[in-house]
Amino acid sequence: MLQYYAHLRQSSQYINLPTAEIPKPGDELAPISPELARWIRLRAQDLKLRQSDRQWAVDLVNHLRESLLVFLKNSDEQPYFQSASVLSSGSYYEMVKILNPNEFDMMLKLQSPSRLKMTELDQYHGLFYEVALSRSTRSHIRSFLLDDGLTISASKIINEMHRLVRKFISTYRVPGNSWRWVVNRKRPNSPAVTLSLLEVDNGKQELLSVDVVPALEVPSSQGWPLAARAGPDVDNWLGKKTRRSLTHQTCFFVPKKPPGRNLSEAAKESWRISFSHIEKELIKTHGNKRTCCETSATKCCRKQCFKLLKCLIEGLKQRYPQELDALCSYHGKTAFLHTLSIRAQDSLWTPRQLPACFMHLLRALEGHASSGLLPHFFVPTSNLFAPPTFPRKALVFLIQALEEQRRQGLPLLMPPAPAPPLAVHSHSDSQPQLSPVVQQTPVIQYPVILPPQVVEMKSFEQMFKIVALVMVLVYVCYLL
DNA sequence: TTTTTTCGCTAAGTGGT
DNA sequence: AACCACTTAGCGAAAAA
Repeated sequence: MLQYYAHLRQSSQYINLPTAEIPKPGDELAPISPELARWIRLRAQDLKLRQSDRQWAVDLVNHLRESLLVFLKNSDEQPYFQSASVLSSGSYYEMVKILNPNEFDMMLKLQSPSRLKMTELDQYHGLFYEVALSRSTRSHIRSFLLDDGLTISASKIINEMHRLVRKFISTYRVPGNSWRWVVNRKRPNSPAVTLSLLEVDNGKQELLSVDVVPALEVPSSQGWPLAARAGPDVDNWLGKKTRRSLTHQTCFFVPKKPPGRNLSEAAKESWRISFSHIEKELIKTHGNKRTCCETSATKCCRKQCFKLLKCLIEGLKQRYPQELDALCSYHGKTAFLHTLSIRAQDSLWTPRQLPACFMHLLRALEGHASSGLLPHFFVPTSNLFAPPTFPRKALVFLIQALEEQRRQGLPLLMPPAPAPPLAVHSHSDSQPQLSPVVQQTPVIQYPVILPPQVVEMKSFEQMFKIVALVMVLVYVCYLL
């Protein structure tokens, strides 16, 4: 870690140096216009989930989860998955999901019968591993081993997971029978089996999606791999004691190949290390003092800043889908965690300072992009902005896009316009006027998931179908 | 002993003053 | 705008089967 930051310090473009983090009151507030600050506050308010949407989504997702667990437990043909349990992860369960509760993540914990031999794949700096049992076993995991009887096959696990979920879904019925889950086509580099919730009759629009990711749990007797021992750098932020309690927890491996073609034999069966459960805990216990966010007097704006950054990243990805294909929410999360660990004091994150804090976070991401250095928070030797994962071209584009956003008053952060018909009606009172700068800029259309009954009433597609049907009928009558 | 149910705590959204 | 009481969801620990 130390030598890592020494490296970063040499880069003059890298603005977010630890040494530059001595708080200077007022320093950050200066460049933000009151109008932009107002906008940022309003947008942060807007991003939170509505309880009515949550209620509907959570019932469906929880029912799905419980039913899947029961199915796996009773699935005699695949005993290895019988003991699996769920660890909810991802932004919904970190309480940083924005706009709509429409994406859920669950890790399906799979236990390892013995200690694991974790071999770093060359060239990937501790993010991707070959994972093998340290001794042969009679456990049910043995149907997922390669010919050597030790190495655990990532592709066998993900394929079986996919098969099991498909089998489960073939008999599963959503309570109420108005919707159905479909299993998405397997994506070659994804560790997840993705389920989409569709309406039964008008099955085009995805209402919810759930990612199920098998996750191999490293036995707790075994520490983290060497590359992860250097991170996470939270001593100044959360204290040495908390760091110890974090690093004593287990870590996981998810079946994911490194990017690119012509992979070596080992890389084809490789696993990526995962700290989703620790990330969740970090975001939950984000305060420098234990009292952070306990009362209204000690509230902070850290999560709000992160939500705003997520919103901007999603906006950028929608505006420039090809150019920023490599960009993902994990880049935002990583930049956020680094910023929290450097800018540790609770007093720097009071709700009053929300606009300034968000701009600081945005500058931090810009800094990481400019320097081309975004170390994985737990595996600092792995740079998330390094090619081939993040091509040079995309990085240059990102730097320009971020700078442009900041100069133009964050047009992509602002609510989409024109808003969908219903949203205009229900929000017209609270919707702020667009600033001139924003109006000039092409504004993206966010996918808006409306509650099901609203979709039924308002589905243009359905109306379109009806109109088409009527036209066909008229034509038939004319022929007769 | 093991599994299931209940309980208490926390975070966050809601609506009223 | 700020505060308050109230509700819901998630989660781990305690209690019960």
